[in-house]
Amino acid sequence: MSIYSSIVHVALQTPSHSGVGDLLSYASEHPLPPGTLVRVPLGTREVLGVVWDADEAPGELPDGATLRPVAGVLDGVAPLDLPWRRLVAFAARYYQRALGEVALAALPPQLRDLRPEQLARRLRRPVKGAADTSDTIENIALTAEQESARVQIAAAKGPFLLFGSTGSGKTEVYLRCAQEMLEADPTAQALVMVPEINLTPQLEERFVGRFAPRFGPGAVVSLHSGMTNPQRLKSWLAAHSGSARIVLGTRMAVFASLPGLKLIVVDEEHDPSYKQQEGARYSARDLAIWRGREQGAKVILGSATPSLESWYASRPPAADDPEGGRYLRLHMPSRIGAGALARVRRVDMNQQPRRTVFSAPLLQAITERVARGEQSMVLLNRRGYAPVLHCVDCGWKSDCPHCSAHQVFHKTDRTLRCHHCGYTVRVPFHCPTCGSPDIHPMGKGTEQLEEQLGALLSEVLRPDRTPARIARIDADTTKAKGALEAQLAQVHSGEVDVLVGTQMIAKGHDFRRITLVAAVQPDGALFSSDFRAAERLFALLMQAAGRAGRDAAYMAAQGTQCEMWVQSFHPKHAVYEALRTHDYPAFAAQQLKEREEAAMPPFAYQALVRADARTQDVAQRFLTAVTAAAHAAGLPGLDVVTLFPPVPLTIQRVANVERAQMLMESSSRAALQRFLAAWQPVLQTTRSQPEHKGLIRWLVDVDPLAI
DNA sequence: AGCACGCCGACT
DNA sequence: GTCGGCGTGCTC
Repeated sequence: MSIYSSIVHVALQTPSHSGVGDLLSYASEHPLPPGTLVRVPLGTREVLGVVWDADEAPGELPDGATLRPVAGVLDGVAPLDLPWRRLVAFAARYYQRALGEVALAALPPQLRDLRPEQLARRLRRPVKGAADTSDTIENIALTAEQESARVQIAAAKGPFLLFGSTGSGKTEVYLRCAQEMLEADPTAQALVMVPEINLTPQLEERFVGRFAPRFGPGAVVSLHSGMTNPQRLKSWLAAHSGSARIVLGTRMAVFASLPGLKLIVVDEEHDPSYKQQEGARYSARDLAIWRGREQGAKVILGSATPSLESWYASRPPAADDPEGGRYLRLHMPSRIGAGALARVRRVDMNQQPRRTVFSAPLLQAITERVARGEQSMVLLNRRGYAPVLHCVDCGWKSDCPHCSAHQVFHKTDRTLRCHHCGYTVRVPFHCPTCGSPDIHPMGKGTEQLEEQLGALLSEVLRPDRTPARIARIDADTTKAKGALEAQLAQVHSGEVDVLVGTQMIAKGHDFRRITLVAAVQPDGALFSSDFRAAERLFALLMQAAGRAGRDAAYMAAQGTQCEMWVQSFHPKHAVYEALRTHDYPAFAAQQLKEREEAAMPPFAYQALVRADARTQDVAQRFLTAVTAAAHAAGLPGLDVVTLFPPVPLTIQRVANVERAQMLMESSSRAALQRFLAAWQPVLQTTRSQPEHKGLIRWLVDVDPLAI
């Protein structure tokens, strides 16, 4: 008689489509409740696993095999609760990944390496938190709009789309809703997500300042990939044990274990970084909606330029649509303590001399602001000096040898760098093909804008008679840890007159003295093959415009009006028209009409299968084969799912890997899901056939952001 | 995916 | 004679 009386089915980080079942079975001395963290032997290794619901999918044991025993139980950590396991199971199913892969990716990485004794030691360590004495215990009075939003959120079930202009005080609404929720129930927890790590410190400061005095120093924790592993483990444990009342984080935080979850906030919900782009390609915003519904937590999505999906889902009932959308839309149009919305100035670049970078009126406007001691911000979504180097004599271009993309010219360190694979060479003095010295940069990047602006403003003086100062912020200048903070501080202190940068400066930062924002070359996105390009451009420009005139008192004292400049060859384009009137609803209505006519999201659901191989032919043949196999097998859902032929990706080759993809589209999300689920094993068996030997990998992207 | 085992080339 | 190249196959 064995001492192993129980069998447990355990989720492990088994490769996504390796043929190994989702759950592996082990013998255990005692029955272990679902959600228990265990260490189990796997081959020669010992790995972390989560005991899963026995009835979900009992692991099938090959004939004659015997069960190996569980190696250890992490009994210092309470089992993960059913809502968490259901969330993970749903995400795995919906995004077509292995259960164990999603489960283990949702846990802090350090949990994987710690042996039970080490973890026990970690748990015994006293939790120390600096006693924060910022005494902002008084509630700030809400405006009528904020109060109305607060009341509706308290009264209705949601989900809510908080549609508020930049500066309308959305954060204060989040704070107040969280506060009420947490005060009413001592075990309640709130999850607040932001798109980027860069934005968490300022938000954290605000939440800590507000909640540490009320709920104690350990009440607010952060969860994002910029943290060290021990920090992440600590925050995760605090959330899991319920000692943390508020979790602030990026998309990964949607998987945090929060037994008392009562409120989820997704700030800037339209932001593309909520969609994970590797591994399980989940949308943290969409999972937040699902989790809120399942776990009985209210969900607030906030944005000044909502995604068309959320906008459509929050449409109010109408005569021909008595139901309306599933979300409740709350509108906060006014800016608080901020000046009027930026006046939008469009420069028709067709009227400017060829190759103009800064049109005369824009330069004039910037010059005047420098002279008055005001700040300007110039946006260009392309880092480096020039996107490509070009030989006048033979036509050579600085193409990356490993990718179907140009190497970007970086003047600062005299390199040509591929932004896709990282391949870097020194800038040649002569054309590598014909030897001509006549090689020139083509197009503009932020480095070049900085340089040109320096030359153009060299004679311009600030009010204190010192020369104008220009700074650049992009991924290149902020690589070092703390560099971004240091650079932002320079802007805030007024040391900088003109700030040049990529979209990273358009997001969230509260620059008090910027009165002019300019997009010098935004047209690229207008005629992109990506159907969401216009939506993204509009959001970016609106967000950028929102950076200007944040401080009404300052604006009044200066007696100036803030401006958003757009230089365009298509100044009458619908995107710029809507921007001019700050009319997101009009823009959304126009876009939704187009989407409906073309049967695109949110009126249709999409998924992609991508195949990577050494040659494009192998990649495409795989996709053709799985399409044929799907039709041959008559898979369920196929009658309402359209499969499009394989095509190369826009950037066809990256790091010598050829990439192809095919699109699936359906008016029924359920049918698309049914089809994908049935297709998964077909993809797997096809891949293992000898004629598809050259295939490196395949992956499914459900609800892709770009096609 | 790891991590074994396994069977062929240039080194102490 | 060994270190190590990555091809094939398994993990309850």
